[in-house]
Amino acid sequence: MRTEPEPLLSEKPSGDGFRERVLQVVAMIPRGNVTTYGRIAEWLGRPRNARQVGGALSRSPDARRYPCHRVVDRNGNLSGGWAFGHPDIMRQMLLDEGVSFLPDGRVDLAECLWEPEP
DNA sequence: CCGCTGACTGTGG
DNA sequence: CCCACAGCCAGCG
Repeated sequence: MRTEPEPLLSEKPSGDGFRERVLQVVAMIPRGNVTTYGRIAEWLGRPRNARQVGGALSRSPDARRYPCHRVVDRNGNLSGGWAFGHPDIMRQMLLDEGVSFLPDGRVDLAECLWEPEP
């Protein structure tokens, strides 16, 4: 039998490995909680890179292996919803985990926000 | 090397 | 509260 070749698309340490670190943080988000792009960026020491966090989730082929549906914007909106086919999919995944929503459809951050600790 | 894009955010009206 | 604008900066063609 031969060994299965690793997918060429696997994550490469680019530069300081920003994208990789993003996924590492995402992996830490507890079930039933969410965090924001900005918080992840800040925790990585790059408070101005919230947008790049979104880009990392969007482009990394490995993103599918992480609970990236637990990342929302600063107001609790599911800004990445369409990456799951339809925002309802992402919302349902969160509901299944016990994440609470406000009447207006945003995640209840006061209740479910998780903040990484140094 | 250059210009455009975007799963963001803060500010101001 | 909603909207428009302007910084932000890593990827990608």
